[in-house]
Amino acid sequence: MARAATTSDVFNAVAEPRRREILALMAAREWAVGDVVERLKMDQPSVSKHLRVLRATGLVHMRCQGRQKFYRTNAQALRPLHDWTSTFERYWGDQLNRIKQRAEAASRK
Amino acid sequence: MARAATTSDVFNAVAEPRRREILALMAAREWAVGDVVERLKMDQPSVSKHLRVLRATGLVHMRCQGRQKFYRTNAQALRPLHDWTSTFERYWGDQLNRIKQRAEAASRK
DNA sequence: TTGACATATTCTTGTATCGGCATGTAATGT
DNA sequence: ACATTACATGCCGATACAAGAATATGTCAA
Repeated sequence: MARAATTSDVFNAVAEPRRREILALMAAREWAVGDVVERLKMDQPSVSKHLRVLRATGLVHMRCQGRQKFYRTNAQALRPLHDWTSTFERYWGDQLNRIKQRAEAASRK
Repeated sequence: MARAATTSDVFNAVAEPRRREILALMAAREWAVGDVVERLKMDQPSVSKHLRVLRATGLVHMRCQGRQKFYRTNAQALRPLHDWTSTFERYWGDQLNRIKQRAEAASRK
């Protein structure tokens, strides 16, 4: 078996840096494809193909208007990623956690 | 250009489901390779190869002891992922955010 | 209808993967 | 010294990828 498809899940879709750029750009408001091309200085087919992947994984929504298509990031689709990383929060010892853990250790004595 | 190397960054390393399983397993304490093999029911070479990728991206630490090697998740390395997803938090309209945004809209009037 | 514009798809090419199997290497035990 | 244990690495085949160039689809305007 080869590497999983980029469309298989959010983790794979987001592995591509260009796609992360696109998602960041389209988070606040919707963008027409051509404007994304100009803003990110990518080739138009490249943008379209990345958007296809993002759409397949539910990471963006699309709206047709005349000959333009407006895309917008669907931030909700990123929650699985956020939630997964959050399960490690208690292990990356920031100050709050260190305090918590010290308290736990003290209470065990 | 093909897809970025799995060792190029955390996003690519974590795109593989098996590697996420391994990271989750080794978050709380260190594990010898053989124990991971038994626990996750994967082939030993497969585990070794995944660990190689995880080590290259700093996602795990290793400690040698005799003929065993103990691996442990380095949760800190997951922070970039967490931080990136967090930038979208204000867009996944949960109730708190909706209230915030309504307040902002009101103050703009 | 014809042409211009906006976006999508197809094809090619080089590259990187993942699993499975076999083998290599290093440390321990007898 | 030899066998065994614990991992790592190398090779194979199948698959999927991303960029680039060319082409196709779809929409509006004159």
